Amino acid sequence: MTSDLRRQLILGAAKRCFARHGYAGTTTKSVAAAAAISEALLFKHFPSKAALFADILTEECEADPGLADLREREPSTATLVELTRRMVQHFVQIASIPNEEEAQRLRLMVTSHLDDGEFAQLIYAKIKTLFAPLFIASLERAIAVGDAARIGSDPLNLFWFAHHTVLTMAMTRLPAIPCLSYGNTNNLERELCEFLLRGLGLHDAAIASHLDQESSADAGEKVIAEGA
Amino acid sequence: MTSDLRRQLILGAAKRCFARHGYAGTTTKSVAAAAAISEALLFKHFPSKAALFADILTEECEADPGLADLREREPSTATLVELTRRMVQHFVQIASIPNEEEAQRLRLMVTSHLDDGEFAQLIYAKIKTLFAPLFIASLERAIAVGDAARIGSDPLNLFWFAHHTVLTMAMTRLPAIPCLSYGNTNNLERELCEFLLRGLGLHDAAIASHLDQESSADAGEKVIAEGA
DNA sequence: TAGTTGTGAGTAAGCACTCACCCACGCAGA
DNA sequence: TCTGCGTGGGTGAGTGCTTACTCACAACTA
Repeated sequence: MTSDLRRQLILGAAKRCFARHGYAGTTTKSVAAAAAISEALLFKHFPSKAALFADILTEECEADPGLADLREREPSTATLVELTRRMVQHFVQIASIPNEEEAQRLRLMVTSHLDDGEFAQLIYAKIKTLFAPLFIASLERAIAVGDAARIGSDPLNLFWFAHHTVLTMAMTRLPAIPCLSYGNTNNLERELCEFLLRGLGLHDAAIASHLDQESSADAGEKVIAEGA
Repeated sequence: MTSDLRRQLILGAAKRCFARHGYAGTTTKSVAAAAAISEALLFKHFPSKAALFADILTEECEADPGLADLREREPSTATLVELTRRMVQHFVQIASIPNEEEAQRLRLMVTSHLDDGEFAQLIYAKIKTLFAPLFIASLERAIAVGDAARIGSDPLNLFWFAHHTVLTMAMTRLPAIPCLSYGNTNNLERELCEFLLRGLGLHDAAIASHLDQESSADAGEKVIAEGA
């Protein structure tokens, strides 16, 4: 077993533990057990529990949130709808298909808000640089072509409001017994998209036409992350 | 010092500790210190750390979320707008004015989502019985009088979507250094209200007229809780 | 033989929780 | 009025166990 591979195995096991039980609730013993090694070996690879946790957060920060295909699109109403749809899809999927990796990211993200918020701040900054420009340009474009109403709000705030809605939705579905039941998952996705796009100022006609035409266009594509 | 008063003092101190550091991160020693008593006395009042935590959650569950005045209103567009406005106001205030008590509730609520979600489930159930009926009736009424579009979504889901948006917004402002900056607080309140009401299907004219007329009507009223 | 991967058996500190005991107060009996 | 004593709020100094972390040493490979 090479040192690098072992390190990755430990990081994976630790991520699962920290995401599930939080920093204080996780013991180095349990991480070692999850990685099927001795505690002593764990401390050969990481100088301390805190350093191990910090490394996990750093790795999560640097992870590619994907959606590269989307980022190369031209700003348009269709792009705005697709951005929203993919974000909603991503967060809905965290709970509905067994997406352990993404559930962990969400847990770490939420935990950070209860702590100093540093990790969350970094993730938000990353999402912002990757997606906000295209989102805002698309919204502007939608307004220009008459698909959306011009409203007084800061478009960046609107971007975050949409993100907030789906984040909490996903959060309510983290426990084994979800805190809320929204009914059918397909409906949920659609209802969320419509709610958010209406909130952004899109006209009902534009929403309906774009959601209908795109609803199954690239359903099989991989949606990796909006940052949590 | 009577036993009952001491018990309340311990509960208050413990609530602060648990909200700030989570269950695993809180030590009985630190709770005792926060309550300015010995650990031994703490265990005279509560049989275990777990029981103390359970009592805190029970107490928080039973707390009156207030807004009784609102619950007695007639269903109408105005009521819908006011419900939304007060909810938004409540969550904005958690961060903007030093509202330690409500910040603690939010922390406990969020923590529960990362755990088994039981506490969150109870709070959601309480919010639902208290506010959802009036919310839904008001939305129906708004549609009937032409203030809102009839949309396919389950109105209860819409209710939760609105709640989700402001919950995460408040969450981002829990850390000493907020994870996100939304600019001016007054604008934030207004932007959130408009975003949510548009999302519910209200027409811009109805939103504008109702938000403008009510914007400072009862600004001084106490907004206690939407449950988190 | 030298270096790397790996571990069992520790260590000191910290944890939830307990116990013997202090002290102030109320009150019955001499 | 004093004395003795029960009662309830309160604590210092523990208990055994768990924690993060260490170290001497084994096993394997180059």
